[in-house]
Amino acid sequence: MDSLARARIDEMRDALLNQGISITRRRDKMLQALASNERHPSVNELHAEVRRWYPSTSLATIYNTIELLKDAGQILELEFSGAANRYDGRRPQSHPHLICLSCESIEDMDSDSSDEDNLARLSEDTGYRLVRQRTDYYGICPACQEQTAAASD
Amino acid sequence: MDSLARARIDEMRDALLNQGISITRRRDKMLQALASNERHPSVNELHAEVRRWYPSTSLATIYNTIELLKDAGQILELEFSGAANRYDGRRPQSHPHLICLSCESIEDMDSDSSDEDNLARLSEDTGYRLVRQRTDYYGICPACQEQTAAASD
DNA sequence: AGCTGAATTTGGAATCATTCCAGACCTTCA
DNA sequence: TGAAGGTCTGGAATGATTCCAAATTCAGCT
Repeated sequence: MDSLARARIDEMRDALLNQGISITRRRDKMLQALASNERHPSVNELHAEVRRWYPSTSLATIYNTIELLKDAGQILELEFSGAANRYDGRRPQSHPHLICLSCESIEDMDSDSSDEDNLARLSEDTGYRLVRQRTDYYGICPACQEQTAAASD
Repeated sequence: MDSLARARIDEMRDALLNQGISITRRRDKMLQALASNERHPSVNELHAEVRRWYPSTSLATIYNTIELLKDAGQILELEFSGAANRYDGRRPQSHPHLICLSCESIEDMDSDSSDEDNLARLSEDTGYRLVRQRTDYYGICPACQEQTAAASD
């Protein structure tokens, strides 16, 4: 487990405790899964992971814990209509992603300008009270491009 | 009907015809609805509109026509997981939106930098073959802010 | 006008992610 | 040991979207 993961687990734990929410064993496993998984897991992937330790865990518990983390501002939810939502527990602040339309991989991007400043400035400009933003780029990742090239030989 | 709407109807019509897709009466009404509706309608709203003229129109036809327009690059789909998708037929190129979390209104924003250039540059940088982007800002719109303020008097 | 094949449309069933809920299960503390 | 409160389960409910077979419409032709 990398140091970011360790730091994030502590942050998430503290954030929940601050709201009077206890860290049960299942919740703890889920924090670990979220903090260490860089692939932006879906609910099913998280469910499978927690089940490795607590096989009786139900899907509802996963959804429930995600709700708690969203309310605590400790998780980023990437919504999709045709497919399952994906979650980023490693960087809960708004930031851009690269999304592959072929293999559905999701990668973090660095953002040049701070998204926080961005929101503040745009709130001024627009009169909206902005709380988050979503910036994602859709395309074909390098690996999938190679596969297509190879297949057409 | 404004001039943008008229222009868009022609563009969408031509794009479909170019792909050998005929403009039936229902499809024509749907193009009109898309071109003149600035609220980023949902499938249900479009369905209701087309039904005013052709009451037997089924939901499947609306979904089907949206699919055709997506393939022709003539419509922008804003995906949501909890609620119905919303559509922008007036500006089919990627551009940012302001989304109100309270009343679910969606407004177009001007983007300072051309999103086309943006995609080209980022394709270079990342190795992805990028085809579109999504940039949306979530918050509370001015109207909803006022309502909240009034309610708490 | 009638015929034919192809495209379009209908309506209902199927799918699937997510939400809801009542009952079962823990944990803590007296 | 028992009561209270939060937590968890499993299954049902919801709702958007997709799928599909049958019905309808349409264009081109005679």
